[in-house]
Amino acid sequence: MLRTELASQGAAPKIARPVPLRESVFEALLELILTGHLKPGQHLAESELAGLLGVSRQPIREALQLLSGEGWVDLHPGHGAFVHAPTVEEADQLLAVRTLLETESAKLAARHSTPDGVQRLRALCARGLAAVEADDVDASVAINSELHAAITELSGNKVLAELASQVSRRVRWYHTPVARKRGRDSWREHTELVDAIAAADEDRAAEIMRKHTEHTRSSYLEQREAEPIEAAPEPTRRRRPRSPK
Amino acid sequence: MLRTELASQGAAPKIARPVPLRESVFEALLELILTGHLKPGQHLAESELAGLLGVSRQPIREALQLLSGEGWVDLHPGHGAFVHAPTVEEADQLLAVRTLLETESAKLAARHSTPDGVQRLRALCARGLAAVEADDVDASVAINSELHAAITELSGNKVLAELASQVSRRVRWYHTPVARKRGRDSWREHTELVDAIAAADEDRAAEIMRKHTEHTRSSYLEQREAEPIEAAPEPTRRRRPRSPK
DNA sequence: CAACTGTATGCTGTAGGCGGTCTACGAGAA
DNA sequence: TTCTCGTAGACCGCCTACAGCATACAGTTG
Repeated sequence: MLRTELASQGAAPKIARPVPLRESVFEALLELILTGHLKPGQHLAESELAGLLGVSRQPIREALQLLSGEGWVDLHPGHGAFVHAPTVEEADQLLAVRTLLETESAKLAARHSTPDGVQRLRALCARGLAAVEADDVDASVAINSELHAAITELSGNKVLAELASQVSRRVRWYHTPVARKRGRDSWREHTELVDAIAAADEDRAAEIMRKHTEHTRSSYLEQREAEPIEAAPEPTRRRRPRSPK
Repeated sequence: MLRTELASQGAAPKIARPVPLRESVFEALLELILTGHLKPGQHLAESELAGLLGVSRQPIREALQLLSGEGWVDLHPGHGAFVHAPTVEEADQLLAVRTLLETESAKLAARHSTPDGVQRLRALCARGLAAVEADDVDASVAINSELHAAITELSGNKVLAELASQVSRRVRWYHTPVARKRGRDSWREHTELVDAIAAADEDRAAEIMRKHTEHTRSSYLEQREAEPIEAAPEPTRRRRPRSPK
């Protein structure tokens, strides 16, 4: 059925292909990782994926490189690709970096806030609250990402926004269970944050964002202790080199 | 002659190739960009580079993707690769992000400083000062990178270290002229910074690093106003799509 | 003279194939 | 029984080839 999915996109291959195949493959593989069909530590054989998605190995290779660049898979030259298996320590550090970037973004967003921008943020808050009320966790997580992205954009620093977005995407991997637990609190904090940005209060915006992300972080760590991410079954066909360097 | 360079690496292709060709290509291309042989905005035709380096298009493509991931080239699907042309604004934002990451690194390095780590930093400072005394700008810049990398590593946060290193590498592109101007001052600040880290004085270390990187930033901006980076001559064979999106 | 259209060329994106290395596994020796 | 070695299979990295789109240019028309 995955084959079908991509094949349908390729159903009109001779007419026009505005989007390179590698990006479709990228998203398809990312989806498989996020949904857990491809488990952390698992070896990803190019031929296998190529057959699964109904394309040749070339787009698979390129998509794997893109995934590697964003930290989703590890490339071991001569040994192929493996789904990245984040340790608790690494997740913790990632969340710490996220706090740093998002806090700075919030500060700058408050400094450069515009009525138009604030209105967009408020709209996202409303949608997020609605999603929480409806117990739609997936939507809540998605809108959460949108809101944070909007704030980083509002900061006016594109480099910062891009970096924060990248880090946030990785965080999203293990974000869902946390959202389930503290969805309502999280969105209340979001609302306060937007108020601070609207008031152009840099320090308060930064402080709220710092507490907000730190809160998420500790929640995540508790969660993680309770339910470690399931790893790939041992019989991974190809072993990683002993020195993962 | 470039062909020779890579060909020599491939001179023993049948025995063992511990390092994939794409990484050699990556470094070769990066060198060409840094030295200005490939100018900002220039279109990079795969076949051309393949011929130049004496390899096929495949490793070239993969190297270009790696370069794209680190912000050295822009990939426009269907239109090929272009050497990234940083605007003054973007460079400014990049340097601001660098300040943020490096400041946090310095703070954490002070918090987690070890005698062993401090000793490494001092050794680098000594080498840096020696390079400045000898008017060896290139060495000074290189050792500067090493020092900053060592500090980020000492922070204990690998994610932060990786991000900071990536940002710093990009900064290095336009760093050299600055180093020429304020080499001595820069290394004096480094020494103070290491002292603060050795004393485990988080706040002081952070403050020194902040000032240090801000200083570099303003120096760079002055420099840039005076000598804009030379761009590719207009007759770039292939135009970028109008909406660079 | 300007704008448009048809044609030619170059380049990208993808497929398929080859050589070499790594892993796994079974047979033989200590 | 355990360790070593040889063999077979699988997979990766790279090369070559092809199809389709984008661009540039020349000819044509208003």
